[in-house]
Amino acid sequence: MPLPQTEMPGRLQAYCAERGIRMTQQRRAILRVMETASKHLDAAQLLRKAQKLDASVDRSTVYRTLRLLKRQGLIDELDLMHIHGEGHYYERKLNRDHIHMACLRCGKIMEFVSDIFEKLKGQVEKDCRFRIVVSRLEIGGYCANCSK
Amino acid sequence: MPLPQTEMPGRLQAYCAERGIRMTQQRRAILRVMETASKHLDAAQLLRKAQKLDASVDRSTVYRTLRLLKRQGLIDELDLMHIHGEGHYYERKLNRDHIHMACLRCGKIMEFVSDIFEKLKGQVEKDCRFRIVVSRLEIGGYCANCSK
DNA sequence: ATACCTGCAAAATATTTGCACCACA
DNA sequence: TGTGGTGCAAATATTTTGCAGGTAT
Repeated sequence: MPLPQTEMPGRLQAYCAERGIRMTQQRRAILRVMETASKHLDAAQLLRKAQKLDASVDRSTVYRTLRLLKRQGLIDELDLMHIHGEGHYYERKLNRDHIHMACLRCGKIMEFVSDIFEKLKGQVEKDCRFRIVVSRLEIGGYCANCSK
Repeated sequence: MPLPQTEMPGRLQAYCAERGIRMTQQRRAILRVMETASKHLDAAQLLRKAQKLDASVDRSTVYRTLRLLKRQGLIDELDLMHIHGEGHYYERKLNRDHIHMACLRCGKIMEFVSDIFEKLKGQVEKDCRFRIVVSRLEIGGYCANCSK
């Protein structure tokens, strides 16, 4: 049976509570957006959505919270091949790492879970004696539709 | 026998010539730096080194040339887990893709070539019917020394 | 109570663009 | 000779920081 690819809303806040991280009105709004977002928000989108929940949220609080969540290993930072601009995209870390594919023609972002990817990480840990904390595989190319 | 991991200097210029790309004094300097660099230069370092060969090289020409080389698939763009700042790093594309590992403690960058990586890319192309143009696997964690 | 967070404004960093001029092919 | 490249300066985009005051625990 495949592992679930999402967790219940509230889980990010629960993690923060477990780790003794102070919860504020603004962080609650930002975490809620991260939890319910379909996918891949950049800082500006995250700010806009969080402000709908709490109008007082400031851009710097968004960046400070993103840094916090990154340090805690609760979110991943992506480039998505910089298909739209130079910024970063964020998504909450789920049970299994996945690969991101970005179509250079239509801009679609796809995800893919692979046992081979897990095996590759195992090889790096073993052969290089490297303890992996975070990994990111991003692929640019042409999706099935755009290759036709 | 392992494939060579470097190519002779001049190769980048040769590629550009083959493709009918106009060669200028400034581009020559920039390509030369890319060719002879040990590894992983960011735009500012590339500018500084190129200016030693041709003092007239401007920052915007560096960025314009990087964009050109990226589009031509002659260089790869890396984040190296943003160990130093938010910019990008560049390296010329070699015969085989390799994985980059960045030690979050000492900052060392390591590279690793793996057949499993090749196999993984093959799987993506086949299972997702995705035609890969560029791929980037970056790993953050702790190197053998810093894990001790 | 107090350590930690926040908004605001400004700074820092990174990259791109408009334009007049210049140089490669 | 003409297309495309260049430097320069200014604009844009993205992220960070100092500070005075506010809030969660």
